[in-house]
Amino acid sequence: MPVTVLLVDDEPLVRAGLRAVLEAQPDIEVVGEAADGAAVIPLVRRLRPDVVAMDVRMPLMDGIEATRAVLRTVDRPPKILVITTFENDEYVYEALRAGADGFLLKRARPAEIVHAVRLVAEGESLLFPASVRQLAAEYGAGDGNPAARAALRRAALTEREAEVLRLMTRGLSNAEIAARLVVGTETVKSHVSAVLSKLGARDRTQAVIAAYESGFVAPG
Amino acid sequence: MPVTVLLVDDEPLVRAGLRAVLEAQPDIEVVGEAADGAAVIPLVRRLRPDVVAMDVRMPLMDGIEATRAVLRTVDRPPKILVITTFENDEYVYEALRAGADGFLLKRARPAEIVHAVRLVAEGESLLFPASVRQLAAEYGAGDGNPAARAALRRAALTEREAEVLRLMTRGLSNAEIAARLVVGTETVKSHVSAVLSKLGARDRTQAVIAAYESGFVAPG
DNA sequence: GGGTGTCTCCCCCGCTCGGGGGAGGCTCGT
DNA sequence: ACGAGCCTCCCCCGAGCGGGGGAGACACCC
Repeated sequence: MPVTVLLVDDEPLVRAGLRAVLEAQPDIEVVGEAADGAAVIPLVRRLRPDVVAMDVRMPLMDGIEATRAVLRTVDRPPKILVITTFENDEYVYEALRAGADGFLLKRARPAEIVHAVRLVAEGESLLFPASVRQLAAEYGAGDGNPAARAALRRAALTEREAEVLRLMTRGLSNAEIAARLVVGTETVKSHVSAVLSKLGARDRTQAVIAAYESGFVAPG
Repeated sequence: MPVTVLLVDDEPLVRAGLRAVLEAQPDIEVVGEAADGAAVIPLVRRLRPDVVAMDVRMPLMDGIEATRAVLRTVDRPPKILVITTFENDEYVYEALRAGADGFLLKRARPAEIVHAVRLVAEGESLLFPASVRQLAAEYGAGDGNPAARAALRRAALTEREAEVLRLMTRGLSNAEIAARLVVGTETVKSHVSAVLSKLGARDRTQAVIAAYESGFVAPG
């Protein structure tokens, strides 16, 4: 049976584009559309889509609120794929925190869009999109050069968080990181939580994967 | 017949601890102790232990030198298990390059210590730090090509374990892996435990790190 | 036939992890 | 002086994770 998708975006053009791209696939079926997050709940209840592709920025109810609402009120909720125009949109991270399963850039190529829908439908999370890559690339070797430090300041992760992430990628537990940094485990937990949240990772394993996938750390 | 072990550490306390832990096992016997690497060679010649548990940092001759010396001058040399306080101690990698068969953290739990001794005694390597690289390089892209499959057969990981590790590197939880493979979570736990054991990893995060570091999976 | 290895599933148990809160002190820029 | 951001530490709590056992079914090889 095909993957069923509900489109939620205030721009009809975007909806049409998504529909065209997705309907071109034999195994994907667009079963409905909505122009605002406020209309999502009843539609989800009625259509029971596998995936909801939802814009973050919408007039009445934004994608974050809508995501929370769906996950809170619907049992066996659909997978939620957040659509956004800009990478590093702070809304994206909020949406992921709210329980979204992945996000999608409007300017992504059709093949990537299709891929994203299939992935979340299968239950995998799209946590490590291209944006993380660019973001984390700024950290570079990130040892002591001033440019990297400056980048750290304006980027998502704080210096401390980046340091904690680095230790996570070396396989250290929270207690070990605490000992290494000479702080309490509670402090480490705070930083780890911040890292997970900012990377859209569910646990430290996914964060480490993101670190490798983004170039934050490199094998070898 | 029991596994015979020679302890080499400059701290008597550590030796006592190791002895206590290991002697508690019916199949492990501590046959001697030394306080420095310089004393190892004659002891190995006389006692012919199966395993030498050796500290890296010692006053006169460190564990690396001692490892090289033993492997160079003794025929049918014992397995060498490097003991260290810190992970990512550069000495550890050097020791493994020098020919050590595994490494052991001083803060490891007794069960882990026992496990490590048994593993190296059986000829298996505790691979997590460095040498996974060579082993797992054989898996390559490892999709369907016959050579990779053949490698899987003779290598440490079974096909199922390799598949589970692959899913672990995609950030899936045990429950998600179980759903994907259409088996019970208990089954997945068994495979995950086997993977952790074979890779010498303490948790799934370290296993994923090993997978990246070894080339089992590649970023991007 | 018997052994070996793999895959499957089960029990119990303890611990780490991560989320949910909150809070105080610090530096910095305005 | 004030707020913003960061680092630090604290509480409670549930869930997932990992260890240590064991066990049955099956295929393969000697």
